[in-house]
Amino acid sequence: MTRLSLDLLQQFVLVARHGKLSRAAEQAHLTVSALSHQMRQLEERLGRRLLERGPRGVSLTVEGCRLFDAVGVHFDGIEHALLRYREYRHDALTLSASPGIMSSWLMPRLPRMVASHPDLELNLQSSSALVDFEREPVDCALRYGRGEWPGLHADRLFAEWLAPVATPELVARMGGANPEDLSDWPLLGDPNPADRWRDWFARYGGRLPSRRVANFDSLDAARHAALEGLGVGLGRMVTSKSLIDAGMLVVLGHNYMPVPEAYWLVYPPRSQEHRGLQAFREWLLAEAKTFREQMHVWEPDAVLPVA
Amino acid sequence: MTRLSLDLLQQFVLVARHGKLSRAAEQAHLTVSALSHQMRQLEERLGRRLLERGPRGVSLTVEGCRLFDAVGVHFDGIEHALLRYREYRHDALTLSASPGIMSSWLMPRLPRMVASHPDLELNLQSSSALVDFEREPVDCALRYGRGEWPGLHADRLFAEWLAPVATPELVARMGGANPEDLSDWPLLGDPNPADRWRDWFARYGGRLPSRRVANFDSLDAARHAALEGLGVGLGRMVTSKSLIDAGMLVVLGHNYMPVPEAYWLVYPPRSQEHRGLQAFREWLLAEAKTFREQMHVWEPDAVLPVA
DNA sequence: AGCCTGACTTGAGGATCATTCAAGATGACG
DNA sequence: CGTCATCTTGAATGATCCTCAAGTCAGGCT
Repeated sequence: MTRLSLDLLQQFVLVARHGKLSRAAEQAHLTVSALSHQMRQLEERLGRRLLERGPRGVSLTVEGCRLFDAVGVHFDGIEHALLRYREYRHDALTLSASPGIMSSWLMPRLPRMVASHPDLELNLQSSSALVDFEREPVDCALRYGRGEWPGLHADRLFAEWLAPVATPELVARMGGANPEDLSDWPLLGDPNPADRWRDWFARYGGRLPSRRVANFDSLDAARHAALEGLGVGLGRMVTSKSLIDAGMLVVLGHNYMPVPEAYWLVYPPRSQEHRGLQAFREWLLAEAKTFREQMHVWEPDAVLPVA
Repeated sequence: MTRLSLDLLQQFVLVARHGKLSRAAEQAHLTVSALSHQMRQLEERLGRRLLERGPRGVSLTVEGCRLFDAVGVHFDGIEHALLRYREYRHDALTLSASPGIMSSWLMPRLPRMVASHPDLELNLQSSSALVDFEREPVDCALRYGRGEWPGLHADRLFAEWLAPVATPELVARMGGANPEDLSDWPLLGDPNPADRWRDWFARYGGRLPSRRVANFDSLDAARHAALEGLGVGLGRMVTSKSLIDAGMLVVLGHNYMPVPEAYWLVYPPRSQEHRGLQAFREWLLAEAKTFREQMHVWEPDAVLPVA
């Protein structure tokens, strides 16, 4: 009888952690189909049912919990031990960011980064989930939030302003409705736990509708729904700017609300001596400074250029 | 960058434990070449030298020690956790034994075992190394020794007698030398740390030669050398009987020396409820009892049948 | 009740990879 | 100097893993 593949077991641990094959597959850089095959093979190999499959993801059976409890901590230990073997390449940097900030802000600037640092190899990982720096071989990440992540270094890049956005088609569908009074518009839920719609209506007036067309667990999902014309989203200007410039979204009114959240470059202590990160960080902070100088258009009473 | 294969890392841990690619390959059921390729690939993958190769096996570099220290205990934990998944098949038994006892005593009797237990599937592993029941998916083993293995159950099977054995060719080469006085014969070293030659000469007389033709670290290796006609070995009668009966070895003289070592069936507590082992054990103990009744031929002053 | 969506399943095929084989190198030992 | 044990390395082959495509199923919404 051949020995059980620990690669297979490691995938099981990944699935157990995520609770969804789709999420685990994303992190493992595989298709859901591949992971599904692997989980089935592992169960047959061990002669036990480890996962309960459902339309909302997977959960562990009693046997699955038992196995996960027995081996999960060991995989953590191994992954932790292996992290130090990633840092030998100072000329390669692995960065994680959400799809929104990745495509709308970082990607368009990368040609300049490549031009100024031709020897630095970037590995970009696009994910809505926060990086677990204890387990994942990632050097740094772009994050949106308040910058308070224990154990991590955080460099503030730039702030964010929120404003209602919708597709031109939705605006047309609403006929002559007043774009500065959103009381009767269909609103998409704001993923921020604090529900920034409350703040927005409190600041700019109007009656906050009691229900939303739909709710989301990530900004990227919410933006996607707004692009589908499902309703009015409370758009983040930084990540929506390119969509607005392209005419795919329009801002309703001129009420840009600042929020305590901002964009940050974050990295763990183990990345501190990474020379590639040091070079990237200098470049990124310079780009962010330039970007901040252009952001005044969202400040209150700003003079807007007429186009 | 794809994730490092933990199967590869596990092989490294195996190599580190054994100190020899050849031994680790044996346990991993691979060729030495396969393992050599894997170790080289791991070193390239991590960008570090982990092993120092030599004609006497491998040793860990400083980096290798560091890696082994960091991950070895976790692989132990995973292997330990996985042990319980082997016991679900009560109708399959994995048994380990040295090649000597395996081929000379157990194999010839297996047809009777299969006849009386047709539903029991035996997985036989032949190895000179003692099984590590904490790590290896083995249910039980046949062992030669004093039966004092902490934490293991040991059922005594039968005793052992030692007598000088040599090939007919060597005997012919020695001309008319007295086979009952081995003072001038070329002796092969006895692997037993107590060096049973000392006991033998003390008991049966003669001058113990001060040097040996060769020395060995296992009984199987010593028997192999005796079969090559290298010298006179202190043969274990149980495992050499079939070779003697076949005329490949002859006993010099009639001095069969009993020893405190015996043959045992050993198994860990986790195998106690294994119903396949219970059945196999009953059968084995009965076969051993029958065998003991035939062993009197090696007792002192036994009447030997003339053939 | 019907439809849509997200999540997972399954069989087949192709590409990749892991293992073996064969020939070789190297150091220790007699 | 020859032998032996141990490991190395390139090439070839068979096995395996992953993706693709088509499918099922449950939950949510209208």
